[in-house]
Amino acid sequence: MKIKEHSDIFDIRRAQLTSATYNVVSQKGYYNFTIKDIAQEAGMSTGLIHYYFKNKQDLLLNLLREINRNIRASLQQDLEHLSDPVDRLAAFIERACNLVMQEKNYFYVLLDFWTQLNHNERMRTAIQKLYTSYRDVCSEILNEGIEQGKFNTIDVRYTATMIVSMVQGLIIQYVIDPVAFDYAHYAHKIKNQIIETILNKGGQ
Amino acid sequence: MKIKEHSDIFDIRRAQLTSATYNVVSQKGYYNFTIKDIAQEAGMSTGLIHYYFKNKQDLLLNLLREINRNIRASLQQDLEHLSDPVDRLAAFIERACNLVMQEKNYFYVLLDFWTQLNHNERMRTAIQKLYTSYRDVCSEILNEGIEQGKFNTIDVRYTATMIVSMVQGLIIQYVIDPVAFDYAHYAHKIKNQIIETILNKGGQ
Amino acid sequence: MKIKEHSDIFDIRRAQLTSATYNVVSQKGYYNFTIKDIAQEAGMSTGLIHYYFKNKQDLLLNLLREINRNIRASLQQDLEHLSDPVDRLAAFIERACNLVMQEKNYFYVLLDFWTQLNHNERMRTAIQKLYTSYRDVCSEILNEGIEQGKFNTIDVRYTATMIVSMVQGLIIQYVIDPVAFDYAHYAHKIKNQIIETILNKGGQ
Amino acid sequence: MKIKEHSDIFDIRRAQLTSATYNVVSQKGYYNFTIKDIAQEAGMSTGLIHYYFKNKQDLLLNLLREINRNIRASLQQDLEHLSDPVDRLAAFIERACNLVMQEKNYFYVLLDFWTQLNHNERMRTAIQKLYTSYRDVCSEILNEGIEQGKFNTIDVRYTATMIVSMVQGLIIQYVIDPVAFDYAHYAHKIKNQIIETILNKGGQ
DNA sequence: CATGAATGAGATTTCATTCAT
DNA sequence: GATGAATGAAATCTCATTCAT
Repeated sequence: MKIKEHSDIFDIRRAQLTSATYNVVSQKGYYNFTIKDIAQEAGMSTGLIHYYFKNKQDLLLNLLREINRNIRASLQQDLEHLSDPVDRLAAFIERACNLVMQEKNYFYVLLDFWTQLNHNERMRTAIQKLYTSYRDVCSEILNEGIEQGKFNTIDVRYTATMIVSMVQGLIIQYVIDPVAFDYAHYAHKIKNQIIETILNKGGQ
Repeated sequence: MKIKEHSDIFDIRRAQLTSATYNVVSQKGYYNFTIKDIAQEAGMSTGLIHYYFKNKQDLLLNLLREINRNIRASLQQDLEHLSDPVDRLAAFIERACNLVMQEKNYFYVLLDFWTQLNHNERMRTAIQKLYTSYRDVCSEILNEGIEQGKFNTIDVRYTATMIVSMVQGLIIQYVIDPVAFDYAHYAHKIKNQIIETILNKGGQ
Repeated sequence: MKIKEHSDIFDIRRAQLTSATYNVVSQKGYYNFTIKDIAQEAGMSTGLIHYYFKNKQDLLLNLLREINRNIRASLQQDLEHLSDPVDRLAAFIERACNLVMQEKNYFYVLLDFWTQLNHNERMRTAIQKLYTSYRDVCSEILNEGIEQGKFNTIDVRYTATMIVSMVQGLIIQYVIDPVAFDYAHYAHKIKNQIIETILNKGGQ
Repeated sequence: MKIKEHSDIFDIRRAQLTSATYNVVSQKGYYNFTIKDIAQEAGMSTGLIHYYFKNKQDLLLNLLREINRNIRASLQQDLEHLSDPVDRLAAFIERACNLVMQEKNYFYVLLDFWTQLNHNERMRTAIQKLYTSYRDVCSEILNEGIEQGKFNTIDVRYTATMIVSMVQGLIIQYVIDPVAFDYAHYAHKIKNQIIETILNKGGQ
C-alpha cells in the first residue's frame, strides 16, 4: 500500500519532470537550459529534481527514452488496425512524415540528442533502437507483402533501409529549410512512388 | 609587402584556429569543448584566440562556413571533369556517400551544428545554403540529362530532393548505427537504383 | 510565515551585501574592487552574490540608492522636530556639512558614483534625485521663512541652489584637501553668513 | 642636435598621446577605455604608447597635469590684462563658470580623476594643486581690492574659499543635472552677488 | 623608432549539485 | 518529501604589457 502510493507519486513526479524537460528543451535547446528552468516549468524546487533524477544526464536520458516510447507506440497504434500490407506500408510512411508537421519540436529535440551519439553510450543505444525499430517494422510489412504476393520479391533489408532513408532524408531537409520545397506534397509523392515501385503488378 | 605579410599571418592563424576547432569539436563535441582546448590544440594562449576571433560563436560560425566551403569545393572538383550527365549524377551520389566514410567526423560535426538551427540565425543560413546547394547541383545535372534525352522527363526539383533525401537518409542511419547494415554496399546500390530509375531507356 | 521567512533572509542578505559593498568600495575604490572582495568582506561565496544581485552593476546601483535613502532619511530626521524656519535652515546646513566629517567615506563613494553620470542612465537618475531633493528641501524651508516674515523676499530657487552650492563646494574642497583650511570653522561661518544674509531684520 | 631632435619628437608624441587620451577618456570614461583605444585615436600602435609612457597610470597622470596647466594658463591669460580688482574678480568667476559650458568634458574628466584621491598619491597632489591655485589667485585679487580700498575688509582666505565653493558647487549641480536650473543665469547672478557683497560702498 | 602578435593573469558570471531545515 | 540558499568549480572574455622583428 505504502509502497504503491510512494511508487505512484514517484512515477507521477518523474513523468511531470520528463514532460517539463521536453517543453524546456524544445524552447531553449538541449544545451541552453538549466535545472532551474525545469524546476520553474514543473513548478518545483531545484532540489527536488535531484531527488527524482540522479542528475541532468539522467533526466535527459529518460526524456529520450520517453520520446522513443511515444514514437513507437504511436506508430504501432496506427498500424495495428490495418491488415493489408499495402495499407500498412502507406500508413507507415504517412505517419513518419506527418509527425514532423504535427509536432516539429519532436524532431528538433531528437536532433539535439544525436549530438550525444559519440559521447554517451546509453543515449547512442537508445537512438539506435529507434532506427532499428523503424527498419524492423518496415521490413516486417515488406515481408508480409511479399508473402501475400502483393509486393515484388525484393531485398527486404535494403528496401526497408531505403524507405527509412527517403522519409528521414526528406524530414531533415524540411527541418533545415521549411520553405525550400512543398513538404506535404513531396511527402505524399514519395509515399506513392515507393508503393508504386514495389507493388507487384503482375501479381495475382 | 607589409600589408601582405600581416594579412598572411592573420589568415594563417585563423586557418590554424579553425582547424584546431574542427579537431577539438570532433573529439569533444560541440558543447563540451572550451576555448582552452582550442588553445592547447593550436599551441597558443587563450587570449590569442580572442585576438583572431571575436568570441566562441564567431569561431564556430567560421568553422561551419569552412566546412561548407570544403564540401562544395570537393563536390565541384569531382564533377567538373565529367561531362556526361549520367556520369555526373553517379559521381554526385558516390561523392556524397563516400565523404562520410573517408571522414566520419565531418558529419558528426555537422550534426552538432544542426542543433543551432533554432537558435542561431547565421548558422541556420549557412546550413540551409549547403542543402540548397546540394539540390541545385543535382537539379542541374538532371536538367542536362533531360535536355540530352538521356533521362526521363521527370519533376526535376522533386527528384533532386529525393536523391538528396536518399543519400542523406542513408548517411544518417549509418552515422547513428555503423554496423546496422553494409553501408558501402547499400550506397552502391542506391546509386545504381537511382540512375536505373531515371534513365531513358527508350531514348536514342 | 513561510514567505515572510524567505523574505527576511532575502532582505538580510541583500543588506549584508550592500553594506559589504560599501565597505569594500570605501577602501578599494569603485573601480578597483572585485566580486571576490565583496564575497570575502561578507563572508560568502562569490556565487551567492549573483544569487542576490543580478550582477555587479545591480549591486552598485543598489548601494547608491541605499546611500541616497540614508542621507535623505537622516536629513529629514534632523529637521522634523524643528519648526522655526531659521532653526531648520541652520540644521539643514549643519547636517550637510557634518556628514562628511562623521563619515568621510560617504562622500568618497559618492564621488565614485559621479563618474557614472555619463555612462549609466539609472545611476544618473539616482544622483540627480539626491540633489533635486537637497534643493527642494531647502526651498521649502526658505518658503516657510518668507511666509512667516522671517526671511527676506528672495528668489527661492536661486537661493536654495546657492546654499547647496556653498555647502557642496566647501565639502568638495575639504575632501580634496582636508588640511587646506579649517573646515569645521568655515562650515560654521557659512551657516551664520547664509542665515545673516537672508534674515529679515526689519521684520517683526 | 640629435638630442634636440629626439627631444622634439619625444615631446610631440607625448603631446599627441595626451591629447588622444583626453579625447578617449571624454568619450569612454576614465575606467572604460583601453590602451588600444588610445592607440587608435592617436593613430599609433599599442606598443609605442609604452615607449613614451611607462604605463597607463603614467599616461593618465600626465593628462591630469596637462589639464591643470591648461586651466591655470587660461585663467591667468584672462586675468593678466585686467588691473582693476573688481574686474579681475568678475573675470575670475566668469571664467570658471564658463569653462564648463564651453567644454563640458573638461569637468567630466576631472570628476573621474577625483576618484583617485584616495588611491593615488601623485594624482591627489595634482588635484590639490589646482584647487590651491584657485584659492590663491582669488585671495590675491581680494587682497589687492582691499589694499585699494575697493573691497570691504574681509577674511580673505575664508572669502576666497567661499567664492570657490559657490562656483564649484554650482558647476557640480549643473554637471549632475544640466536642466535642473538656468545655469547661465545663475552663474551671472552669483558673480554679481559676490561682488555686491564684498564691494566697499562706503569706500572712496 | 615602430609594430602588433602574443601572453597570461584576472575578472565576471553561470549553474549543477548539495544539504540544513 | 520538499525547499531554496549556498557552494565552488569552471568557462568566457578582457587587456596591460612585453618583445621579436
